[in-house]
Formats: sequence, structure tokens, C-alpha cells
Amino acid sequence: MITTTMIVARQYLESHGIRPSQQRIAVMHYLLTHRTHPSVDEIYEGLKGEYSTLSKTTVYNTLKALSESGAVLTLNIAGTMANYDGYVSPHAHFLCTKCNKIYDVELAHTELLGKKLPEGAKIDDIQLYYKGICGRCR
Amino acid sequence: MITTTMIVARQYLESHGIRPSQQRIAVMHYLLTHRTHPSVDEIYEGLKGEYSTLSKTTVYNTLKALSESGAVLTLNIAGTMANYDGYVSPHAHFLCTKCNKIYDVELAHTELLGKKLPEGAKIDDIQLYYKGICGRCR
DNA sequence: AAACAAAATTGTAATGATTACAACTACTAT
DNA sequence: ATAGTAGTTGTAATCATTACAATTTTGTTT
Repeated sequence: MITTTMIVARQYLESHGIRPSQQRIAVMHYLLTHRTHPSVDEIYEGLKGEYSTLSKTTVYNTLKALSESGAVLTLNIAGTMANYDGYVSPHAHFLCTKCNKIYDVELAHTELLGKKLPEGAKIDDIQLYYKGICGRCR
Repeated sequence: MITTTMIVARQYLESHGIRPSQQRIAVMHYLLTHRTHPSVDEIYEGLKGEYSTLSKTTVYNTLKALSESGAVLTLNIAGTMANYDGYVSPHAHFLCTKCNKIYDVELAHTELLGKKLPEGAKIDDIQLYYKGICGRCR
């Protein structure tokens, strides 16, 4: 079944120069409708019911392509595995080290305040990670 | 051979409540004298000549203990593996995605500017990562 | 100093995330 | 329709990290 949010996902892919295959649309759509910063495994488990032939390798390949084109964000906050975020506007993340949930954190300023970045460096990506215990877990 | 910086390493461990074994002193000393944000493997390779019986598991165990006590910082900037920093005062990091070197970045303000952190959360750790291409690699 | 207990170290095996790769399928353009 | 390119799939390999059991070291008590 094709929904309007899947058409959004398709157009989003196209606007990032990524050819919109079934699988890529599905992964992008999953990220746009699950703001939980899922791992590869969660995305794969969430989709394999609907797309019975889907391979985990495809999920990896897709996320790599999406991340390189800037369509999604790769989070390395958890250490053991990557998590993905379909919303790419500047924001930070908070990981609860007890329940392992990742929460979005708004930023006070758009620009992050690095002083003395290495001479002549070109910045492609900025990630601000908070870790701790969330209110529910305390 | 025991040097004065190794005594510093020993005292540093003790001040963090970590029993100063030979191996732990060696790892701590390595981090204090190599400000290169080394990986487990680099530390192990750097030390195994001098400590022939050293095991990589010990390096892992040691870094875990050091990190949990706050004596060292664990960086998850690289994605594939952890890197370690013996200097724990607040600062950010820049990873050159070409040469894979990690540089320190001073912060403009001591406090990092998260707005709307999850209700009632307790923050234990803040990491600010920049990624890009360093001046030498461009 | 000897004996004991607790903690640390070691080597190997297991785990888990990710990547490599080769065969197969789908899409595009002539 | 055909050929060529890009995308997908499943399996096997890789690499970082952890689990674990045996051994060694360290600290404490007698």
C-alpha cells in the first residue's frame, strides 16, 4: 500500500539525488514516521514484515547512501552501534544509559561554539551528545 | 624503568580510586604522554614492547575502569571503534575523516547549551564532535 | 614470613555490528 | 527486445568488543 507519507519519502530521496527504489523509500519512510532514532536492526525488523524479501545488507547500503547525501543523520552516541535520524535540522541528542532511549534536544543557538578548530579545516558535521539518566528511569 | 610521569600516572589513578597496578599505570601513563586520542589497539601496540605479558583484554578492562571513574574520556567520534583521551577537562573534538586524526577543540563557553533536555534528566557526560577535512588533508 | 582471600591479568573463545562479495533482479535507454 | 548500469540479496568474512575460566598478583591477617 502506498500512502501520502511514502510519496513524501520518495520526493525527499529525489531532492537529495538518491534514486527512489522500493527499499529506499521504505527505509526513508520508516525514519520519517518513527522518530525513535532506530538502529539498523530496528529498521530491518520493522520493515521485513511488509517487505518480505528485504535484506539487512540493503538497509545498511541504504542508510549509508542516505547519510552520505545528508538525507539522514548517523548518530554514534551509543558506542555499540549506529542510530539513525530522519530529521536533519540542527539539534542535539540525549542518550539515557539505562533505558537506551535517545531523545532530541533543541539547541539554544544554531551555531556551535568551537574555538580553535584546526587551522583551515572544513567542517562537514557537528554532533552534540548528552548522556545520563532520563527522568522516567530515575 | 620508572619515571616521574609514571608516578604522576600512579597518583592520578589513586586520586580516582583506582588501584594502581603495573598495567593500569602503564595505560594511564601512555594516555598522559600521547595526546593523540589513541584506540585500544594503538595503546596495546605501544605498550606491548615494554610490557611483554600485557594482554589486550587488560587494556580493555583498564580503559573501562578508567572511563567509568572519570579518569579518562571515551570518544565515540570514529564510529568503528572507541578512542581515549587522558585529558578530561571540558573540550570538544574534531575528526578528520581523511587522515582519521582527532584534534582537540577548545570551547568558547564552559557550559554547553542544551535547551529542553528531557524532563528531570541527570547529565553525566557531554560530547561535542566535529567532523570534516583538516587543513593538511585539503 | 606464611597463608589466605580478593582483585587483577591473561589467552582464548564467543558475540555482535558492519562490510565484502558474487549472483541475481530491476530499471533505463537505445 | 537488448544491453548496460544500478540496486538488491544472502552468505561469508572482518573487526571491535565482551565473556569466561584459569592463573597470577596483591593486600591482609596471623
